[in-house]
Amino acid sequence: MNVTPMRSERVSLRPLKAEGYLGRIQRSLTAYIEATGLGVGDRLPNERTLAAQLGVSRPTIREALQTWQAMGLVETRMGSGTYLRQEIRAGALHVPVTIDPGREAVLHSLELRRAIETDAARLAVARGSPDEIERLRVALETMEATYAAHGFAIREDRAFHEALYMASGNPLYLQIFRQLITRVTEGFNESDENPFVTEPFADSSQPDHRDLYEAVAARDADRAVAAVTRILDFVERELRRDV
Amino acid sequence: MNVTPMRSERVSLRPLKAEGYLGRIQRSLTAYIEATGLGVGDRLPNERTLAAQLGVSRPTIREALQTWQAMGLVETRMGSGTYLRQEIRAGALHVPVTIDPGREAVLHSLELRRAIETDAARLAVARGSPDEIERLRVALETMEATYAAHGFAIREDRAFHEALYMASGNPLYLQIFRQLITRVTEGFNESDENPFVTEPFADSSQPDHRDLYEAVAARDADRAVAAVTRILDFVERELRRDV
DNA sequence: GAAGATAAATTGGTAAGACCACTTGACAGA
DNA sequence: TCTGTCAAGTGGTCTTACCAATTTATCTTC
Repeated sequence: MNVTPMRSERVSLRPLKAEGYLGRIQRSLTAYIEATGLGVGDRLPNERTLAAQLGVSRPTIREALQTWQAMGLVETRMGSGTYLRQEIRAGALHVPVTIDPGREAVLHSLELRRAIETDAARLAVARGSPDEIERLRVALETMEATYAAHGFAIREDRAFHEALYMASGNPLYLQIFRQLITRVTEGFNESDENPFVTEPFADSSQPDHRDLYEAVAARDADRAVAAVTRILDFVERELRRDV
Repeated sequence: MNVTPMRSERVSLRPLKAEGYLGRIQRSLTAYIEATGLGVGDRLPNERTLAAQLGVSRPTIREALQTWQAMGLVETRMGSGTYLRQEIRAGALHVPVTIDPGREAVLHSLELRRAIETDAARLAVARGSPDEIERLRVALETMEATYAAHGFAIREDRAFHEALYMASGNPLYLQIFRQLITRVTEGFNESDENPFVTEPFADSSQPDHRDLYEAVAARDADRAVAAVTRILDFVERELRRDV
């Protein structure tokens, strides 16, 4: 029989995480980055300098930076330096998600995108600020102009969808779109095989994008969701065509 | 003027990723783990052994393991060893997602959970195999039995929802639930402040769980979605009560 | 003989210094 | 003005050593 009082299963002590230097280094680095106002794309001081200033050895610094690199926060380029890839904020939580890449993963990520992007459209309609909707409009017109000029506008299309996610007010959606969906879709065959980066063909979903913007601006949730659905139907057709 | 033909912007060469030792080490380790059949919880050979067998130095091995640790694949315990925390598969893609913890993040993660769990319920209805639905039933009854015996069944509740995600056939949903939502909800205040891990109180959503199972078994999508919605309404009330 | 304290072996954590490979930008030469 | 070369800067790796935490074995003590 178990004589331990039941309550002990409901309230337990959390083990103190025996934080070594790594955690402290990362906090110091975070503070340094926030203090100096380093932004995305900027270069960090070199490893030797960091090691000297923090009073630790270079391997230790390297392990801390290695951790950040694994999280996608920084990017190291040999012979050049270490660069910020994301905004570093104190207390941010970095969670790894594991994916088995392949054709199915691309379709699964599209399923996920449907789920969150339709919800993002609903939320943007419900609580998107005028400022955010204005940014959505700018993104739309930038995309349309680029498409008219060049016949494609991949980057601008992505920016438009990101603007929609931002207008939803849920930063998790933006994170998932940027980190997960994008990477699975376009970056799952990294190394060998085809060395080309091919851009998609003509995009017949341009009118749907405008419709999506107008629906959000008019606070029409159903219309916005319908537009998103049409856009993602197009994306799915494209994917099934060449994957 | 830009004399570069437009086509060059549509097809470009991908930069060869200058893979150093780290990538190769991780591939070798992956192969080793798969060959020896090491599973979750098992201990890896110690760093000195790995370094000697792979013919690299210990700091290099440590950086590779550090990367894996940042991704949550392994856990190192000083003086004890390095242990597997997730199954290591060749070619798996590990994507980090950054979150700003806090009260809002918990609510945002619940929003995300609503989006994917309702979709998961729909998918489970549409394509859940008899075997998967049977596992959902087992999880339900285990949860009900535990709840009747102890008055709470946190772990079993989670297992039930995971069974639903598995039945959806989209492994991404399960990943996001396990890695993202769970961690944000229960583990966002890790170090300081309250050292307690408190378990929630009475769960009035038990009948809704049974309804959810029955709806999935009966292939009734609308009813399943409604049950999920009620369950998550309850979760939201709980969250708003004590967060 | 069993339980607890103590010591030794194992293992991850950190340090210091050196050398190699790659990148970059300045400089000299055409 | 352009091009090729070279040197400085920076990340990548190796070697060796020692420290700290854990685990295990041993020994003492009852």
